[in-house]
Amino acid sequence: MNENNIEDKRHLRSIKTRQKLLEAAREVFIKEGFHKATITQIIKKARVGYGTAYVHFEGKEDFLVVLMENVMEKFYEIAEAAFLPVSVKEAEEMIHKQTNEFLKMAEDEQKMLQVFEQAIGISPLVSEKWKNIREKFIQRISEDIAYAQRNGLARKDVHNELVARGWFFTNEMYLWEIVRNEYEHPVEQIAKNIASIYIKGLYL
Amino acid sequence: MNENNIEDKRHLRSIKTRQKLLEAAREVFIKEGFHKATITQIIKKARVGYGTAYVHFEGKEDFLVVLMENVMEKFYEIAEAAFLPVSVKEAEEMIHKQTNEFLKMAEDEQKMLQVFEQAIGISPLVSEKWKNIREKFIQRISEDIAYAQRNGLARKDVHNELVARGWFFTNEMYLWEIVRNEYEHPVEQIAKNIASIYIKGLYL
DNA sequence: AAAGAATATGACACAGTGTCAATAATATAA
DNA sequence: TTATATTATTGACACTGTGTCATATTCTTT
Repeated sequence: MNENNIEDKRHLRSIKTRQKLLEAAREVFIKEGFHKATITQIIKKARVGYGTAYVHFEGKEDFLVVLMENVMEKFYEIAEAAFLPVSVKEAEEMIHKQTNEFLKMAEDEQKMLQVFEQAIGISPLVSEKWKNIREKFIQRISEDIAYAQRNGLARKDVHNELVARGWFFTNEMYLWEIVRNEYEHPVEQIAKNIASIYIKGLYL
Repeated sequence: MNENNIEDKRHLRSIKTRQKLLEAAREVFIKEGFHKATITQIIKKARVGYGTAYVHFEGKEDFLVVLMENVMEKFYEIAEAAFLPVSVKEAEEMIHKQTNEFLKMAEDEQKMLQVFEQAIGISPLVSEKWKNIREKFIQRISEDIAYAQRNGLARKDVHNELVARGWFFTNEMYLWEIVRNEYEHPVEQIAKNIASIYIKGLYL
């Protein structure tokens, strides 16, 4: 038979095992948090042998990195949304919408993001992942600001990248607050307030 | 002799041991980072027995919490600075100054803050400590905004606490960037840009 | 100097990690 | 079908780190 046959029973079993492990890892991470979660808990839940975990993944970190790929995709989608307003009013709407979507994500993916936040402090690998997301957003926002500046919509006396960074940081920290359940205000209201300051501060 | 005698040799020795442990812990944390640092490394550097560490501290977390007290103090000082401007211009100066001081702290205490950042993800105790600092700042900024709103210096159509939080978040994240050496711009320039947006966005 | 109190110590039990030689399951060739 | 090769799984093992506790040491008091 051909080498990459999907019919290959061995290969199929391997894929299933991997899947079982991933699902178990997800549950254990969410229940225990990244730091307290152990390989033993994961393999027991997946009903496989200890060594098997290390056949499919390099360690605890690797489990999480793979699990996050999914969530990462969603972030990238938001970051990549087109942004070419022709008026301040339009810019306002777009910014408000993007902020809203970004913060909604915190609610949707709360559990996994909780785990992710913990892991950022511990694992350089995970930390790098998050940095990628952040830089993607910041780069995107920087470009948007530069565009608005060129078109006479925004102030030109500020450094676009520095402002973009600052603006994203506000968004990011609110994201973590929501993830931690440390906020008392609806996402909608948060978005409205922070976007309002940003827009009046930057746009003409 | 009286019970709290400073002359008591035992008590003196105990204090010295504790001090040796703290200094050793500081060095080990800075060299290895919080996660990689071990009690064994600390007691070897301090030249005391293993169990001694547990006589004076409850564990790795406790070492760091005590070491941070010092740094925390400095943050509180900045947060507590009086802020009662009579004009927008004056507000501008004050905000700019406070931002600058806050970010300078990142440079001054970079090493310990690096350790602290790691530990925040791992230890609830340390995390709580940082949350205290954050809330102190936010409360203070909220009051400042409310004051400015009452005196007709700032917009009244925004929620003071939500804005304060957002503004502090920008500052905080820049602090961490500086701590991680991930910034290319001088502190002064960062402060100028972010404060500029904030002021134009909020003040009249 | 002997009893008593405070401090320091390291061996021990326990928990988790990552590796690897052995075993089981499946595929291919004879 | 049987023998052989390939791939996947497994858990015992060596290691590293933690926190505890009975014992030893050092100092104080009587």
